[in-house]
Amino acid sequence: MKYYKFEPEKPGQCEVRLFASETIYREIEQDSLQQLFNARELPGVLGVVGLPDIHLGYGLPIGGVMVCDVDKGVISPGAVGFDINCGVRLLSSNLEVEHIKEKTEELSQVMKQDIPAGVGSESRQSFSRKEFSKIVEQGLPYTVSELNYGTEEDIQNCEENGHIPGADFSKVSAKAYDRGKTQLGTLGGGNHFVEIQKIDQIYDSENEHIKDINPGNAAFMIHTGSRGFGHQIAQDYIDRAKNKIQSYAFDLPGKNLASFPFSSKEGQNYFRAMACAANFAFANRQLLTEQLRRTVQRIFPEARLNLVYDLTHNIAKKETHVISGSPREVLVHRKGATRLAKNGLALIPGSMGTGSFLVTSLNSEATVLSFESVAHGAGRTMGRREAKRTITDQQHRDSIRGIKVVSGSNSSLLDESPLAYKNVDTVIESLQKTELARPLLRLKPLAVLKG
DNA sequence: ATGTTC
Repeated sequence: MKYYKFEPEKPGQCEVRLFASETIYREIEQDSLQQLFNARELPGVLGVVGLPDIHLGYGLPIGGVMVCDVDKGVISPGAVGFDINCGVRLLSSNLEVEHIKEKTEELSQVMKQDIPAGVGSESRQSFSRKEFSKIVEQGLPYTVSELNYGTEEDIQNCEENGHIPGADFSKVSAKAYDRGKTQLGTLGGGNHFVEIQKIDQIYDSENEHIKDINPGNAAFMIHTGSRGFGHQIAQDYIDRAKNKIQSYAFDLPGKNLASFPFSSKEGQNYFRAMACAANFAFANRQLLTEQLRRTVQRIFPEARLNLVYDLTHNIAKKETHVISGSPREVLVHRKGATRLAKNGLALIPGSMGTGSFLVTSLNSEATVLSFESVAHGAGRTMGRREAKRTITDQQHRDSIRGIKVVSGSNSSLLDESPLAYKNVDTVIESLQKTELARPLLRLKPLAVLKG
């Protein structure tokens, strides 16, 4: 099997596993590898994994997985990150690109009108405090079945059925609620988007999970998270972890990996608040989906958009994995990392000008050793600031030619240029070489609404 | 990522 293994340096320490091609491995910054080594210094860490889209993050690198013992291990708000349950969903459609092509421009303008986008964007609908608390505690089963946003099929095609158990709204600060109450059904900024895509290539038409997906049809991809609500929850508990660290019996490896013992009161409080943010994000993507369905139907009344899958890539979850040969319940932190769905599928979005992929698990030994994780996207090669400083407007325009880009904000989008990201093809190649996943569909962007 | 260096 082909992965980079870094043996334990102390007794009881776990190995670090890096799943990357040699080409990608040579490009990885030493600092992001160091973040993986820092992670295994924490108590009760049973596994640390890097994926081919790895780059420097806050505490844990983006493209990083940290697995902890549920009794003796920790939970780290920094290892989940600021955008709790940032995630991606793919919707297939019955629209043929050839048929809708001349109206792509019109459709993207209508999307811009209908979908609140950009930092600070606010919901068009409002929810009572009681409704809000049920949305964040119960996720999609409440949002879909009680508030009538979408279908039972939407719930079934969502990771964890759109509900992280254990969510407790009383563990969420008033400030987080205040920021979040007007943000359900909004896209946000940064790398968040709604994209119109073409099913460009099918690699395995026999696969049962894509038998209803036709080449040449349009698809829609939504990428967003828990907005200011999750950001505030992350900030609240990161501050608390940093303040509390001296009272715990472990040293802090890298200041931003501040953690609570998972079994402690504080650790449980963070888990319960984080679960609220996760459920918020599932509901957010669901509300955006329902809006998008109405928006597309304004132009194409016959349009039907079906959820292929919704997956999160910033979260800590209780899952069962095989550790040293036997299955047990563990706490898995994934930052910029995706868990393969039960049916084996995963989504790998590219940057704004490049293709995205639907992949499927290779069900290999590597799948077990990665804790069923794959990359979450292309992965940055440049930080936001560096991108804005070094990429010119002309270079950026050239890199996205042929794709209609509309934006909810006035920012330059240079920090989201394809030139600031790895080529997604090299990430897919790495997933294949390391026996984690193979591509099923390639999705080509036609138009994108950015935040 | 983010009421974008609260």
